Amino acid sequence: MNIDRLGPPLDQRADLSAQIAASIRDAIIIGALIVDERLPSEAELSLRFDVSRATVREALKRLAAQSLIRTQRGATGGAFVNRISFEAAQAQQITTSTLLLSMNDVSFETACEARYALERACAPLSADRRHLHHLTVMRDEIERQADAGLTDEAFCASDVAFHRALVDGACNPVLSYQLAGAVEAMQPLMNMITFTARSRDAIITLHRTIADAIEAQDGQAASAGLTALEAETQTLARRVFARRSGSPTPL
Amino acid sequence: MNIDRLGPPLDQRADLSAQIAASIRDAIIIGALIVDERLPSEAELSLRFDVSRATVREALKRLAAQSLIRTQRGATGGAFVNRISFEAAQAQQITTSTLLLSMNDVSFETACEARYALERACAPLSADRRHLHHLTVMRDEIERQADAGLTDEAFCASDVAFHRALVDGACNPVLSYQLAGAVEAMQPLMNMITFTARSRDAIITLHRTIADAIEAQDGQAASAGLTALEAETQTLARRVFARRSGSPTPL
DNA sequence: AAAACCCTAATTGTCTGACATTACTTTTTC
DNA sequence: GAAAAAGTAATGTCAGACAATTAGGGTTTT
Repeated sequence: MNIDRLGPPLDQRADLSAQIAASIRDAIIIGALIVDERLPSEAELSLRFDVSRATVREALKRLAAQSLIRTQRGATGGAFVNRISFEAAQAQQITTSTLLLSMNDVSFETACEARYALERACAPLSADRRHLHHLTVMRDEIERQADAGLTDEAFCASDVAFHRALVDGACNPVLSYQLAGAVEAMQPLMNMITFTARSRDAIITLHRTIADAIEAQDGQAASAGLTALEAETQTLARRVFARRSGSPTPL
Repeated sequence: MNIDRLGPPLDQRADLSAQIAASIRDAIIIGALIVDERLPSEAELSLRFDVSRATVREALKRLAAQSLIRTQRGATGGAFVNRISFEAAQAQQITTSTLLLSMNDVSFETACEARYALERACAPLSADRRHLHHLTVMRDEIERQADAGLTDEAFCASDVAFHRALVDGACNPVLSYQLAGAVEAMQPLMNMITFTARSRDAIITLHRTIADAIEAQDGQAASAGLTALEAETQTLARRVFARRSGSPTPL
């Protein structure tokens, strides 16, 4: 790797690892370092940047945390530019989205609205293109949700699985990736809700409506089902939160 | 901080920094460490986890790379749990999305479809709630786009600004955050397109249609405009990539 | 009494040198 | 020729040191 491809010289004697990480990150983003290319060894980078190996390592760990590089030990090892997979990107996005919601006092209403708006965007595509296994997953999850012995957490998890199958039915990996954050990040908020047998029934009925619409390739009906489900969820949440603020409730 | 809040003991003598980072990350996610809480000092963490300070530092740098913590020097300094801001989350999401698209041979068609599907999801909300300044930005950007002296890059940048104003009009920060990745990550792909005066005119006309619909609070018309704009963009891209067909087109 | 100054302690940031571990390559041995 | 052994280069970890920064307390000065 050419030294010219590693950005401007480092001026300040502080935050060196951040500067070095930014330098390498930029090189990756602009394409000066291509996928699977091996970076210089830590020893060589420490010479190039004129810092200690410890500092270089801190910079590399920053990049590794963002899945930008991977490292391998051994004689032919080193740090390699990572091809960011949809899976890794999704995992990061879910973590970030979840923390964002939990730390910023985002109302249930706002998050829920965003989620269903985005899902409605997928519905027509999913109705068009869904494969058999998407329908199968949706049906299976509905089946599971009907089990009265399910805990609220398990019910929510199944709900997420149902909706992910709906989104994946659009057969657009970019869409699936973007939606993963919105859908999964809602789960902790949904877990705050106690689902009565009655509200579960309402949700399951709407899930059936949506699955039927997707199977019948009726995107408009699927969207309508999602709208109804959003309304149901919002009502449910309002009731739960109202009850909690009215009387001191144990967790 | 209680040692019990830092996860299971570390077994393997490799990837220690990753394990420690995961341990602390989990503590933050489940809420055992709250925003602005100070982590134990590096020296104390190295005792708790029974590793060297260098290893602890590598773990902390991983967390810092994800904006999960910030550090401060000095007597009362240390590492503090960061409140993830929408801005920081957006920046990360844009970086990840951009790299994801450039590294994974995602077709222009797929990315474009995802983007416009998501934008259509925002259109009805934006039509309902947009404020004056959203409309102003949209109009201003359309004005700018009409300047024939604009480079293709500047035209694309203005296009992004227009669409972000449209999305922000929905007044839902979660939606804005999710969409930022989809819209901005497209920019490098859009930059591969040469915009003739004629194609610019077509785009600007559609932008006007959309802005008019948003101003008139007609969500359906705005959606229709977006659909037309998507078709126009796809046609444009197909033409450009077909002309370049000498070599198999990446992206 | 208030302000300016200095000193100290705590903490992160960096450096150095060493050893352990890993995995590929080369050489040796059978 | 195949298996075993040695060599080698890289990351992973450790220990100890010093520099830089910052808050707080104590002292002196005004």
